[in-house]
Amino acid sequence: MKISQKEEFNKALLTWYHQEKRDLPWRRTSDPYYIWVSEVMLQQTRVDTVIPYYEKFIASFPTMESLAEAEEEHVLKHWEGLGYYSRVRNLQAGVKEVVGNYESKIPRTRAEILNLRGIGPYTAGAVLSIAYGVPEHAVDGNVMRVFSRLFMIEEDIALPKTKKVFEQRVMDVIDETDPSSFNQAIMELGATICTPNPRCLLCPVRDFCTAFEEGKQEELPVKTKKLKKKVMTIHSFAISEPGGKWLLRKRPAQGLLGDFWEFPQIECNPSMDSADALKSATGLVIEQGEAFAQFKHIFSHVTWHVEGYHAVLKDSSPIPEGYRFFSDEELELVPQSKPMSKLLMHLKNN
DNA sequence: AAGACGGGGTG
DNA sequence: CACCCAGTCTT
Repeated sequence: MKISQKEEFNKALLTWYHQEKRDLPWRRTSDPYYIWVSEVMLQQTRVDTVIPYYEKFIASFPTMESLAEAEEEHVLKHWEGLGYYSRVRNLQAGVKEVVGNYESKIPRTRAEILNLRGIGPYTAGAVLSIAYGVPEHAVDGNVMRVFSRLFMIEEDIALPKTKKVFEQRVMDVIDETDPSSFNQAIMELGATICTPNPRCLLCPVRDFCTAFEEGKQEELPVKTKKLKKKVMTIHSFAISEPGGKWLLRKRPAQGLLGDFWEFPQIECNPSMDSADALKSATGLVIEQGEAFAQFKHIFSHVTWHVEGYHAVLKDSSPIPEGYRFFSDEELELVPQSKPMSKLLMHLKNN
């Protein structure tokens, strides 16, 4: 989208929002304290989960004074099951600051409100814009997803510094006449339409979306995956031909063990018979499989539990593209993974 | 910049 | 089961 289209964009966005927005409890109030409570509850938590908690919390602590004076244990009880319990401890601490230092008036500037416990860049912007109508950015994961597509921003949203790019872009586009609706509309869009798997045909602003124009909406946002430890169970099939040759396949050039040769293998699905799984994954049809080896192999970020099966290929089985037979001599000449050579060693020794 | 913090929904 | 999600604080 071009910045010059700002006015048409905001008209389309806000019209859609006013028509389609969900009726949520915190959208029926303009009390800054209630907005604050809702925004804290909504951090990392779904709307449907929050609603009953919000109702009960507001009923029990209807004013900032009542929350400030309450026992922490009592407050915590109202958060039970919501998770991230430091949120509510920080909320109460922040409310105490407002009651004690700001005459129970939540500050109206980003710099001041950011000093409050539990209020970070997102919540600051959300409260300022929604409760006070101040044109401030409120950038969360949804906003980054939506804007990355609208403007084809391809920077990695997993990097903290990238958020500044989005905050600046929001400030360029935000509707100064109704910042509250603008911020909520972007988040509503991200929650209902511009989801990870976007439903572009329903989108009120797809005509402004650069990613949609170029068919790249599925590729955005760019987010490097955290390398979490992964554990997989792999079934490898040592399939031999009557002549004594082994059936191997080459791994993809890219990624782990690129271009290495290995036994046909599948990620083990416990609910499925191994031979059936092999057939559906590779097309190979085997007569039978007999377990002959089992070991663990650890790569940098993934642990394989390898189970080897000695199997006989059915006469009628197809040999898929990328598979070929190797004699023992030929095998010496091609690269193979550690799990592969371990299995081979096992076979030779037995 | 990376890790901790909870729980629930989803493919 | 891995991954995602309306973030903030600590290290």
